[in-house]
Amino acid sequence: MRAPVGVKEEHAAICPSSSAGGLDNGGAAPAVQAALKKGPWTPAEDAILLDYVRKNGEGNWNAVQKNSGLQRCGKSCRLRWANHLRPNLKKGSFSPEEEALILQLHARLGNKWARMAAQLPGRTDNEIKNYWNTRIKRRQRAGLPLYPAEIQRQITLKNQKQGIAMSPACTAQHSLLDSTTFSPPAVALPLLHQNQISSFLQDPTQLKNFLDSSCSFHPPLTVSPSAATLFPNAAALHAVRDIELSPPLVAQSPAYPEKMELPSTQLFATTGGGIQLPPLSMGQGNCGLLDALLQETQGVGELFKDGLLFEPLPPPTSKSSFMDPLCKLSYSPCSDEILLREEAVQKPVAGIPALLDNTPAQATEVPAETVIHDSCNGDGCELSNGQSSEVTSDDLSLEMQQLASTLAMAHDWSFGSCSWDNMPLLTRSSF
DNA sequence: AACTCCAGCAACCGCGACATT
DNA sequence: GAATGTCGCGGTTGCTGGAGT
Repeated sequence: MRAPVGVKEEHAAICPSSSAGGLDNGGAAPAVQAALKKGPWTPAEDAILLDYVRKNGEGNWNAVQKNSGLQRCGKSCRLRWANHLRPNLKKGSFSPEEEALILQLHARLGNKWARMAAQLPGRTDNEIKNYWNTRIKRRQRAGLPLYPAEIQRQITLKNQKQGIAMSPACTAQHSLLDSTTFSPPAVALPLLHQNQISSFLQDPTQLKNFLDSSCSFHPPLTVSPSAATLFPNAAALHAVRDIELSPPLVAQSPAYPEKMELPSTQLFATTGGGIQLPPLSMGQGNCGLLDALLQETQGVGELFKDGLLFEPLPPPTSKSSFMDPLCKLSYSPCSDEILLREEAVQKPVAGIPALLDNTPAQATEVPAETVIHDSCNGDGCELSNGQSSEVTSDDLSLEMQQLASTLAMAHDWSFGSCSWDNMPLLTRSSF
């Protein structure tokens, strides 16, 4: 951040030209509004604001000016505090892990910067927004859209499917699998049952044992973009609780010549490069949760539920490595919601063999208390970084993806090497 | 060395949601 | 229920410094 470049008196102005919705400088604006300064903050102003917040706490920002003599509108004070003065702010460039998370979150949330910031400890919405916007500019300049053509195609597909009476979840699942880009599995894994999956979630070593005894695939596997989007986040929920995976788990063979800019390391979200859960058998009882999730959102949100739009994690930081889950999960049961405690884990680990060789201690970092309450309806579930909070089914899906990512294969990923389509359709159509 | 271009960033603006009166 | 007050979000603007010419 640049240091305030001195006071620019020419910026002095009445702060809120503000808004229809309410005068941000105190609602019914005082008849005589003091001239409030605008422009860069000075260290002296920072000090005043810091001191004020130290004494009075956050909130009631409009009182700052009244009580501290600071010639700044409340809005400006709040922004300054939130973006620069607040403790525990993380400054500097984004780490690869953070970038990965941003990609994931943006793919899932669109331009919901504040929500994204809530999942990036120490980062502000403004920072993330700026980061994203510059990334957009870069990509646009390079002639590259943000999201893979595959995702775009799936959006189209999904749109075409709208209006079909079938459960969206089931429809989407099948429509994806009907897609011509879907390649048959090269490796068949044994049928997984609910209790097995739950066990794997709780103890990756069990997964290792399971794979050792049952699987014939070996990493690295090439990622198929279609694969990368194939398996739903929500399906992970199914996997955890109430499905029977009628077709076997599969690991996708190399089927897509293009490299993805944004690789998928989602176990459940890939048909290549990782283990991919097959289409679920969507019989009665199996679609229930998914349907509930799907009812929660429309448009892209729905696509996410279907697993169509999930920005994969970035390439491994080193050869044969892949991203650790960005978050640890700890689900705590509660009456009507899933409490999720998310802790950023920013340590890349070695490839899946390393994962599978995790010591029990490491293993316990994966949801030690993976108890998923099936009564979560998503509404009112919120997620915030680091703190215990309610979580939406979206969030849960994300976390499941992240969890799943621990099991992904190593990939030969690179950025910017495949064709892209437009992205506004993706982000704008959501929510 | 001077100039231009551009990326990155801080701050502002407009608006909406929610709370309070 | 309406008006008022507060807060927060997302989009946009403008400044700055570095890179390129």
